[in-house]
Amino acid sequence: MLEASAFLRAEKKRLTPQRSLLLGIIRQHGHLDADEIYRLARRENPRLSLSTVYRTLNLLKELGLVEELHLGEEHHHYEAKAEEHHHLVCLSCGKVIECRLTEDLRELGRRHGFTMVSAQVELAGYCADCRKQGENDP
Amino acid sequence: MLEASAFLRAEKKRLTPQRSLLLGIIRQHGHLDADEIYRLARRENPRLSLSTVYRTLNLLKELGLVEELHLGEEHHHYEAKAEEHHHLVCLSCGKVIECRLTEDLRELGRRHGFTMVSAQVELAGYCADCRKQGENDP
DNA sequence: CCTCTAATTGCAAATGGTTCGCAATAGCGT
DNA sequence: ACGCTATTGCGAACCATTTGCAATTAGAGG
Ligand SMILES: [Mn+2]
Ligand SMILES: [Mn+2]
Ligand SMILES: [Zn+2]
Ligand SMILES: [Zn+2]
Repeated sequence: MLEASAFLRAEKKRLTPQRSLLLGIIRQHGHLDADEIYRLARRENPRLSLSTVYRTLNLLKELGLVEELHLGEEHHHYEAKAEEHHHLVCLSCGKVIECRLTEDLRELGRRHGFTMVSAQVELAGYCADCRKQGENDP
Repeated sequence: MLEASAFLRAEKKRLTPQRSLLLGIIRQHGHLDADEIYRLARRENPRLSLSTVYRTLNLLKELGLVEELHLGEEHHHYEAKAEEHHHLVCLSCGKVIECRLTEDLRELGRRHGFTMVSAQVELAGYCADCRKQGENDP
């Protein structure tokens, strides 16, 4: 069920039911935090522990299968790693728009003599829908 | 010593020695975290408490005098608010290049139908100096 | 399949950053 | 100077995350 098994075997790691469950959940949702992942996973496996969630998250990060997002909040969010992309967060409805700004950002760095390798970017503002719908906080 | 007193009076807040000490420290250093601020401040006032540091940091944020940075680490960093700017962090020497990308970023948002209000941006990569100095991690 | 062993789990307790309750202290308008 | 109220220092509480440890289990080898 998981090509992840290749990644795991390559490092003497084991493919446990907990790990496939968690990776599955992360892959079918976006921007989950550890606790949301935990709650979703427990519906399948009520004995799962929160430590296992965190340990698995760290493992999947190391394997490059999952990415940790530092959105403005005090805790982290996670998503399955796909193409690099960035986040535009609507201050009114909370929607998170994903878009790929990599090349544009690299160019901005270049203008300052900087060779960008990766970018952590979060724009806060208003989405088109909310902008239409009347005067929100300016 | 502080035009901050105007901001404070305007909200029934008091100008205490702790507050001026802390603001002074934040103003003469860049990117300090709470604990670094605490240690520096204690050299002047050894009885200062860490709670006061955090409370003051929150107050100064509200007053718009200090900005909280969410750099990759697990704790926050703070700096005196000046013009909005962004950070390019060198993976080799750790240097933080500051530059103003606001208008460029706003334009990137606009292309996705988004009205940007503020941006949290951190590019990771290599500064000009380190790039010259030989092959570091690609 | 069965065995063996190292990797993994669940649980509880420890962390590290940040916040809170409270009684004592001290700004500041009068 | 006085008094009211904001602020402080202290300890304990909090929340996200990590860790120690004994019990469980994946999966390599027979
Ligand atoms: Mn969240
Ligand atoms: Mn730091
Ligand atoms: Zn919106
Ligand atoms: Zn450098």
